[in-house]
Amino acid sequence: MVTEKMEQAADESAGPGRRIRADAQRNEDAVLAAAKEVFAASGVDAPVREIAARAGVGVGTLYRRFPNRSDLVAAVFRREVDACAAEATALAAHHPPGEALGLWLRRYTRFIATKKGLAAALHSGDQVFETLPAYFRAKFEPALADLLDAAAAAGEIREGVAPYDLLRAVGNLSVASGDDGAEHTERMLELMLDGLRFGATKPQKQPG
Amino acid sequence: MVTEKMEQAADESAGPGRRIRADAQRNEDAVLAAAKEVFAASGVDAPVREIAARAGVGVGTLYRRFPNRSDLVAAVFRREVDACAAEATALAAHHPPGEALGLWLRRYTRFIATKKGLAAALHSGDQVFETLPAYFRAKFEPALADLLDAAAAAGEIREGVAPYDLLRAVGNLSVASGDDGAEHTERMLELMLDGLRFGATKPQKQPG
DNA sequence: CCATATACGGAACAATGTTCCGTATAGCAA
DNA sequence: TTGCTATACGGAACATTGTTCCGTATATGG
Repeated sequence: MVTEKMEQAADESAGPGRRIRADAQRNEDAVLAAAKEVFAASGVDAPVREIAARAGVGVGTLYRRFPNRSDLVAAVFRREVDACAAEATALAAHHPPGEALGLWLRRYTRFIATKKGLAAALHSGDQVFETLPAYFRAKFEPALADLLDAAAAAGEIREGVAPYDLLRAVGNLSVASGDDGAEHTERMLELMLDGLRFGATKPQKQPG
Repeated sequence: MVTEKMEQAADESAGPGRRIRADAQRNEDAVLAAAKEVFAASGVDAPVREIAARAGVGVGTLYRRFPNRSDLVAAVFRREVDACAAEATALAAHHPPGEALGLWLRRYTRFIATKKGLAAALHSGDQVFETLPAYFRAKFEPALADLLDAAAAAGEIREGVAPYDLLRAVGNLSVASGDDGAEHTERMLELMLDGLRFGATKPQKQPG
């Protein structure tokens, strides 16, 4: 149908196919990487200036790509969701089903741990955030469903576990563990995994 | 035990019994009243300056009594909770049990309607807000329990309704109704009241 | 190598929470 | 009533943060 150049657009809604300048692309990546780190360290309320400084750009550059700070927060969130969801298939390809499930859930708790302050932002009423929960679910639910199905088919865990329930439960586990709660989260996650193994069709070693 | 003047303190933790100056008390009341109005109109994120202006005082005066804006938000909240809870007993004294229940729940929806933005603030991590949910429950649950018990004892509603469940349910009804949703809330509340009446020991007129 | 569309940096602006301090006054005693 | 002083007042000033602007720099196509 459409004939001419649509090569790199993919994001700019109305522009012709003009390719983005190389330095601009580098800066966008640097900003996203810096924001990811700063958000993880200080929560999503961290000042824009701090992110720009860490990325080595001026605030003007940052605002050129992300017209509001909420756009930046949302972009980082989506990018991290994508990365985490993508790891599900990668893990499934390189590990036995039960192990892949455990590894991914641990990865998922690390994802949640970097979301300090995001829960509050979600309820802030900002339009930009409205779509994030749906995005979260759309990416994670199928990813986890595949892992669960594979593990259940291999007889390593019980059948009939609802992916979204598990996402919420493990997410709450991670959030409930406070600052240095990484170990606590780990223990609770192990508990939950043992729970999944209980009722598996293939007999398991006793945990502990 | 303690012998001397404790008359008016009640709030200042370490001070001797020095009575608060009359103008200071007036200003505190004015600030609380102004804040209540402004919060109801613009949400709890309204600027401190706006509240001070409406109260007819300088920001310095406001900050003398409320060292942070969160202190002010919390104080207004508690004061409104107290007022709304107190109305439960007042209504119970002047109306038949079932009617008192309905009137109070309507009053309660109006209370909830003035809490725009508070839900987000609760999750902000501010220490001052941590105690508010417990305060809310401690005041409202017994108040509603009395109304429910009386109405059930009179056979006007069913038995066994959990007060806190109802508080949450009606609260969610009110929040879910958007800006001009007063009428919508009203209708949904009527529905819920009819639900309570269903299964009453004393036969009721059919709603409608 | 030039022309120019594109992008950059960071000063400047605006909004807002909070602090400071010179001035005013309520409450008390003589 | 008058005077004294602890208390309180008002609002300018400061600090932080989101956002805009614009003069300068540079990537890129010809």
